[in-house]
Amino acid sequence: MPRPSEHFIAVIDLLEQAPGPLSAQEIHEALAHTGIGLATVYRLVKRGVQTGRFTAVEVPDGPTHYEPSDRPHHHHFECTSCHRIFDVEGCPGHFDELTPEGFKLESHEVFLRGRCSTCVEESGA
Amino acid sequence: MPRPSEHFIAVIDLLEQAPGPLSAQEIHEALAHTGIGLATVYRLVKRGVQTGRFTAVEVPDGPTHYEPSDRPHHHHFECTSCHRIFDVEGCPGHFDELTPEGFKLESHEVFLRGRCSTCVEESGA
DNA sequence: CTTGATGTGAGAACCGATTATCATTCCGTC
DNA sequence: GACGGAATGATAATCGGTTCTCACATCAAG
Repeated sequence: MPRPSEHFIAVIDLLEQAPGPLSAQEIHEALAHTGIGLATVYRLVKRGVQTGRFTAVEVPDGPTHYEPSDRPHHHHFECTSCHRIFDVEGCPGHFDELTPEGFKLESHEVFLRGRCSTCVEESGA
Repeated sequence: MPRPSEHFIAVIDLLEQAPGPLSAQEIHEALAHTGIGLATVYRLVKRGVQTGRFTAVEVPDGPTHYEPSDRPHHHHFECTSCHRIFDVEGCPGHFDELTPEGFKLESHEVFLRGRCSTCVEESGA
């Protein structure tokens, strides 16, 4: 069984390497070989968010995902087949122009949806 | 007590007039004076979605909202204060340019977040 | 080794959203 | 005004996600 803080390091490393934000479930499964419990995963991601190390990504119709906070501004792509979420670089911008009169824009999110490269190939491209 | 299909018409009218998609809870509250039950609201919106009359709008970290299907392409603005959701016209477009190599883009969503005009005024603009 | 503070895994409990159940009400038809 | 099928409201049940509980393991310090 791993030492105390070892779990936390494992979660940090996992999120750093991941191609996009991961849910608690996904983290749990990815680290299953370490014997980490689901409750511990929730404890660690919560701690990570509270200390500013992780950012919580709220996904439409899905559980909260987590990613390292030190990523530059970006958005997300959700595969409709495997339901994994990938980071996408860049941003279309100009959202102020869409904002209705009298409204104050504070932030924005863009969600792309479709097939990731793996699932495109599988389903006979 | 209203006649059978009267409820459905009331929901349709409500969604038509609303400035943005509404949740089942919001519909229930808005039509409280008619005595409609929450279960009936869920039944009617489900029927509306199945028959193509309504579109389900999945909101990050919130319940499903519903809007008439016949609206032109648009996006949404969520007020961080009153949590209501408003339609916003227009679309920044050019999302293919953001899509990673090998990925197949099928759809996109844009969520703006901030203060609606009502809440901007209240909080001493 | 003992102690105490903290971390941990398993599972129970909780929560908001949604669906199922069921007795009742409504409506059109006879 | 009795009958049958569909709609309804209240509430229980369910569901996925998350948090809580608790007995146990771990570690650092004495």
